[in-house]
Amino acid sequence: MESKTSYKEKKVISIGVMSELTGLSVRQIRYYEERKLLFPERSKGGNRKYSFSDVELLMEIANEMEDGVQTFDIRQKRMKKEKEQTRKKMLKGQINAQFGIRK
Amino acid sequence: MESKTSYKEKKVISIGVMSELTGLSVRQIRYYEERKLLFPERSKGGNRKYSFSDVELLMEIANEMEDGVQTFDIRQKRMKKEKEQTRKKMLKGQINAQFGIRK
DNA sequence: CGTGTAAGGAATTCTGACACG
DNA sequence: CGTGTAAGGAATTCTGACACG
Repeated sequence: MESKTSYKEKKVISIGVMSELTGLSVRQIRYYEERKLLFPERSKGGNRKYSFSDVELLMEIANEMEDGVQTFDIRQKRMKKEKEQTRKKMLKGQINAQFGIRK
Repeated sequence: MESKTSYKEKKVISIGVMSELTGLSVRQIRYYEERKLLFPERSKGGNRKYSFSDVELLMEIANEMEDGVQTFDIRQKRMKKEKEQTRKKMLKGQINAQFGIRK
C-alpha cells in the first residue's frame, strides 16, 4: 500500500489558473470553498492550491449552480455520495477481514 | 484526432510549486530555461507555468547535473532524442500514407 | 443567496546585475 | 559554468466588508 500521488490529486494549481480553467471568477471559487464544496490546500504564504480533480469537481458544481441548485443542496448531495462510498469501503474491509486476511 | 489535453501536459504549475516539487531553487529552474532545457508557458502577467511533464523532465535534468553533465550537453542529448522521435513519426506517417489512407 | 467590487496588505514572481568560482 | 543574492517593480492572492437583489 503506497502513497499513490497521482497527478490528478496533487494540489498545485493557483486560484488564478483555476479561474481560467473553469471559467469561474475567483470570487465564486472562494465562495464555494466557504460553503464547504471545495477544499484546497494552502501554501506557506496562505495561497490556495487545487488539484485537477478539484477542477473537475468545480465544473460539476458550476453545472449544478446553472441549474439553480443552491450550494447547500449541492453539499448535501455530495456528502451523501461520500457516505455511500465509505459504506462500500467498510463492507469491502469487512469481507477482507473475514475471508481475505485469515491466516 | 483531438486536442488530447491530458493533465500531465497541461501547463498550470507556478515556479514556486515547481521548486517545492523538484527540490531545486527557482534560480536553477530559471537558469535551465535560459539554457533551453525547459519551456514553460506564460500567464498574461508574465508568470511561468509548468506541466507535470516538466516536473519529470526537470528531475531528470537535476540527476544529470548531479552527475556533472553540463547544460549544453544535456540539451544536446535531448535534441537528439527529439530528432529520433520525429524520425519515427515521419516513418509512421509515410507508412500510413502508402497503405493506410488509400481510398 | 450568490457575486461584484474597492481597500489595504502580504506573498509571489519577474528581470537584469553583481559576485564567486 | 552554475548558482546565490539584493534591488526595484509588477502581478497575484488574501481577508473582511459593503452593495445588490
